[in-house]
Amino acid sequence: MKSFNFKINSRLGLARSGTMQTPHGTIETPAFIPVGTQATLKALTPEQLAQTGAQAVLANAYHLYLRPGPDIIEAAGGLAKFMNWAGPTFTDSGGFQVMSLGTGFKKVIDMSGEVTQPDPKPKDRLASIDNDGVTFKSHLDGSRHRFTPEISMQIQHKIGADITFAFDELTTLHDSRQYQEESLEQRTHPWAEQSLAAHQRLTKENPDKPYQALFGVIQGAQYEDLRRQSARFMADLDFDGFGLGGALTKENLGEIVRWMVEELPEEKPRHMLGISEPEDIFDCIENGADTFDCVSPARIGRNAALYLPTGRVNITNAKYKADFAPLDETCDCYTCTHYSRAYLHHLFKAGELLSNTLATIHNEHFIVHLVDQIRHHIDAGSLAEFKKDWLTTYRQL
RNA sequence: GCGGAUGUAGCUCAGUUGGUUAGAGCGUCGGGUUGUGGUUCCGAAGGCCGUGGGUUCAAUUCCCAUCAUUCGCC
Repeated sequence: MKSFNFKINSRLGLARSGTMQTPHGTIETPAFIPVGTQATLKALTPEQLAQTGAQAVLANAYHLYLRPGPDIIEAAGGLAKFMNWAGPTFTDSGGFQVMSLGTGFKKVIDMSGEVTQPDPKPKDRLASIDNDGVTFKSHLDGSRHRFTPEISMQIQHKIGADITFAFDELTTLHDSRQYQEESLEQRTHPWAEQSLAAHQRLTKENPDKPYQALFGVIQGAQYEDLRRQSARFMADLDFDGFGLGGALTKENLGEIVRWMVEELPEEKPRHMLGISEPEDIFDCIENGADTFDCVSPARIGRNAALYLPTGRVNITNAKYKADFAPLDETCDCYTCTHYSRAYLHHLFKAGELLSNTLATIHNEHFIVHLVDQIRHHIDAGSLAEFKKDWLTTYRQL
C-alpha cells in the first residue's frame, strides 16, 4: 500500500507550497534536501544536520553500491536506520555517474555552456554507455561494474530510501542536439519505463517493506521541445513525482523549469536535481519546483566559502583575520551564535576539522532557511517582494 | 686560535661542467566548486643567488677577502 502522498497547501502563480508524506516523516515544501552522498553528511552528525533545519537527506546509490554494498544497508535495516537519520531519505539512481565518470570525467557540470576542458579521451573514461545501461570502473579500485535500470532499482530498493529516482542519462550542454534526442529516445525514456517496471515488481515482492516512492527524471538539456517532450513522456507514466535533471543553462534556468512544469500534473511533486544557488532556487520555485538537493553548500563550505545575506565570502581572506564579529549576525545557526569570523578564519588556516563542521552547519542552515522563508512567503502571498528584497541585499557585495 | 661545512623566495632546500625571463615544496595573497571529489583544484605575488673585490665577452656558478651560522679540534 502506498504511504507516499503529496498535498498542495497554497499556490502563487506556478509556485506552490505543500506537504510530502513519506514512511519516515513529512517534508514541508518547497524544501532544500542536503546531500549525504555516502550515507553521511560530511562533517556533521545527524543531530547537527537536523539542527540546520534539514527535513531530509539524499544519498547516492552509486557510492553506497560500491561501499559498503546494498546488502549491508539492507541488513542494517535500511538507509535511515543505518545512518541514524530519523527523517525521510532520498537516493539518486547512479545516473549522474554515467556522466561524471564518462564524458564529464574530471569536469564538473558546466552551466555556462563554455567548454573549459576538452572531453576526456575514451581510454581515460571510467564509464561507457549503451542503450541497455552503463558499464563503468569503480573509482575506488578500478573493478568493473554494470548499471541498468533494473539493477539501479534493485540497489535502491535494498538501500531503502523513501524517495528513489529512475535511472537516467545525464547529458551535458556540450553534447549535440542529435545526441540529446537519441539520449531521450533510446536511453532515458526507455530506462524510465524499465525503472518503473522494476520498481513496481520489487514493491509487490516486498509488501512488508515501507513504500518507496519513485520519481521519473526528465532530461532534454537546453531545448524547449525536448524538455516538453520528456516531461510529457514522464507525466504519462505512473511515477510518484518527477526529477528535473540534466544540463541546464543558468541564464534561463527558470524558463526551462517552466517548460517542464507546464507539461506535468499539478498534484505530483517536482524535485530539482543538483541545484542550490540562491538565485537558481528562486527561479526554480517561481516556476513550480518543490524540492532541491545539492552538494554545493557543504562542498563550498568545506573549502571556506560561506553564504552571507550580503553575498558569498571566502572566510580565509586576510580581512577576516581579526574580525571578531559573528559570521552572520542575523543568523541563528550554531556556528553564528557561538563563533567569530576570526575564529573560523583561524580554523581554516590551521586545517582544523572543526572548520568543516562549522562551515557546513552554517551553509546548510543558510540554504535550508532561505527555502523555508520562500515557503512562508508563498503562503503569505509575498514571494515577489521577498525575492526582490533578498536578492537586492545578496547582490550588493 | 686552527680545520671543515653551509650561506639561493617568509621557511626548508634544488640548481647552474659560467651563457636567454634562477626553480620546487610549504607559507602568503586571491579565485573556483550546482544529481561525483573530507583536507581539493586554479592562479598570483615574492629573490640584485650573504657582502666586497677579482678573472671573463659573460659570474648565483671560478678565485680572493670578509661577515654570519654551524660542526670538530686545541
